[in-house]
Amino acid sequence: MKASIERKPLRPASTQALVGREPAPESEPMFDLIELFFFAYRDFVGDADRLLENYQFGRAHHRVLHFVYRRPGLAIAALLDILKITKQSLNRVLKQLLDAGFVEAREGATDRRQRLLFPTAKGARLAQELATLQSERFRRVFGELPPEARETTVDFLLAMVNAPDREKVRAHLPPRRRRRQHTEDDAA
Amino acid sequence: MKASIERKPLRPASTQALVGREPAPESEPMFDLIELFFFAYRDFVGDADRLLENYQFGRAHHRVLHFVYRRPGLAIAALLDILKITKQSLNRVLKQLLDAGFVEAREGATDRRQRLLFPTAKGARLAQELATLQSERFRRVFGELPPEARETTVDFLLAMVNAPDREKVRAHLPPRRRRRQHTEDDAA
DNA sequence: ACTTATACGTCAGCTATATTGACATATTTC
DNA sequence: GAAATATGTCAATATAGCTGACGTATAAGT
Repeated sequence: MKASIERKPLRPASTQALVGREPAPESEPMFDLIELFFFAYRDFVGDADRLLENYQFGRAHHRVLHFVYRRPGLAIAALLDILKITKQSLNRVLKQLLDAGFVEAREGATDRRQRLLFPTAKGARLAQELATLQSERFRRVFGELPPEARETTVDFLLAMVNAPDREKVRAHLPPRRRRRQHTEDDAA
Repeated sequence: MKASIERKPLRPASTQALVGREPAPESEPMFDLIELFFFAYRDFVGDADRLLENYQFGRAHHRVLHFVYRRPGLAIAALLDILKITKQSLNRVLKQLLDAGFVEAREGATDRRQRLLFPTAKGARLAQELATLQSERFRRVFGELPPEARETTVDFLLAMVNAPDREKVRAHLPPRRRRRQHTEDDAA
């Protein structure tokens, strides 16, 4: 044994915190939401992770395949912008997906420098399988919650996205059934 | 240029998808939610990431510090169970937090094998700063949504957590104000 | 008291995902 | 023709995780 993690000085110690917890004003950090978001996301991606193992793929592959499936004909630059990673990072993962025949690249019709990405039949199948698996969790969840919950959740998640990307994301959402809501602009 | 990513065979290609999109039955994958969850979480953790850079810490440090702050007196095994990582993975990160004086370990009072973790004053400050930053995003979001949205969101996120952990997580939530809701059991 | 189980730490080596920086090549645009 | 753009690639590095094996202190079971 050596450095910092050791059994030596250590005051006897009680279970009491070093930091007291106050009654909590309204501007307090929202620890509950922070933790819930962490746990929820951890378990959400965990579903897919297990399935991906059968293909020797990781989360990075999943993300690429997902967006290629959802936005067929996506160019590299657009994909990089979505994933917010560098092209070098993308390259390894994309190459594996291409080699394994889950994605294919075609020369851009108007701009021949571009390499447009499409899922193959095999890739589409896996993308669907993954999405179905993750959707099962959503379906269970919304089955347990009141019917408005789904719409509220979409609103919540969308609002969580940074403004610059929000509209791009909204554009890929399914059209929304105009519903009676809380909005004041109903009168307009 | 070499392997898979090349400019050679490639049929001319149109922008059209290989995979058709059907009118969508009710059992369709919920792509909208899947993507929204991804984007929302990506931007949510991005806030903290930027702050962490000033300390030469990463997300892993953030998670450890957060849970040590929230559950002062946490034992190693309990922390591992929360994070779902191995002790070897935790070790490097925890050692750095101990060495840098953000967390301290004390010998367990009843079981002296245990090493109970506490935030130092400095660690508590950083944990609060990070939580405050992330809470600002939540506060903006719920400011834009109807008042019930927060409660619905908590319900949604909690339901997303795997059942085995759900109760443990709920136990750390602030007590909930009994509110008039949609529930049918009101009559009871 | 002896044995076994538990809680933790550590060494070594490995993988996946990401980064920065520099440079190459094809194609489009000005 | 020159410059900008879209992409690929090489090399080095960082972070966060993993498995496997082993060590040590303490607690619990018999």
